[in-house]
Amino acid sequence: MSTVSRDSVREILHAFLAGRGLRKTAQRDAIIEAAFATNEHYTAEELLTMSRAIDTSVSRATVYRTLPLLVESGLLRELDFGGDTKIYDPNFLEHPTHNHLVCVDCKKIVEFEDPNMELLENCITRRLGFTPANKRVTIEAHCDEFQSRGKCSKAANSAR
Amino acid sequence: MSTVSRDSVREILHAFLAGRGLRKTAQRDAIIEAAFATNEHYTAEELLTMSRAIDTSVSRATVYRTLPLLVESGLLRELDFGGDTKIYDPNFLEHPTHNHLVCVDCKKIVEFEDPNMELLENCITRRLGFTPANKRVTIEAHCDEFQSRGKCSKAANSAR
DNA sequence: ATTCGTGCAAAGTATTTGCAAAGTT
DNA sequence: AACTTTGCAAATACTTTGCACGAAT
Repeated sequence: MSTVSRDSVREILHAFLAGRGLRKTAQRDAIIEAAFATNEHYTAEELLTMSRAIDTSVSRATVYRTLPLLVESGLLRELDFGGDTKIYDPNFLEHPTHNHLVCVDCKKIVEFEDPNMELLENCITRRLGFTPANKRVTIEAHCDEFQSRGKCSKAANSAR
Repeated sequence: MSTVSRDSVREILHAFLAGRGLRKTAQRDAIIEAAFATNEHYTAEELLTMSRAIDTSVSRATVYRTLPLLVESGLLRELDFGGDTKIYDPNFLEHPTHNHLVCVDCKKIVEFEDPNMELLENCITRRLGFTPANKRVTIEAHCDEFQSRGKCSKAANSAR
């Protein structure tokens, strides 16, 4: 489903693990498998469910312990839209600079990429005497469809 | 200390409370007083401490119950830089469109404003079929000073 | 008088951690 | 054999909530 194959994801992670003297385990593989089987965002709990569908032996603790590894290796991005739970975005390998728009009305999350934004952020950062590392833009907005019809045709994304 | 006086802040909040049939209380006033006595960011717990310096009777629960009111009334902005605790920014009245740069090395938070950013965000939002509501840009970056000297002269901001 | 707000302490909830057993290299 | 990883359940830590009393309108 993704242009970056799951195999290459696994290779990247294995390289990352190896470089840190960490080990390859069945549970971690199941979690990776689950984490990149979708383009949707998900919570830790949802990832646990998805991982268990692949390997019943995956525990909540392991998911919570593996998520930071995936984030540090750059495969997964942690997002925080203000809810109680962090949500994870598996689409950064394909679209490393994408940002998010969250519909205030229907909670739908729209991903977008914009080179001008990218450029502008870099300029601002340098002007302030810094070197860019991570940039996050989150736009909350009302969808016009909701405004006129009182309802969105787009289903709300499950990710809180 | 701020160009927007604390009195006008109190007026805005009282209007907000009145419009909702909510009451004016000594504790809420103390919390407001504390909340806008500084331009620094703070956590709920820090606001509790500051409020108690003004009125000993302020309880933690009241702070936690008042914060959402301040946020909804538009006086205060809730920020989330990924830590465990939310942090609050009292500078949005004076600079409604400002954004944040967080130094990865020294944790310092730099506020910045940029009209081009503002413009670009609006364009992108409209192009996607939405009407802008809230926009947040967070840039994580390395400060050049840290890079060259291994240390920042700027003290790390206390806000996590 | 009525309704709202408060403090306290208990509850809630996402996440983290200690430990002994099991797995990996 | 040495060291990492796991699952379980207990522990954390921030925030929320129930309740009875007190305060504001």
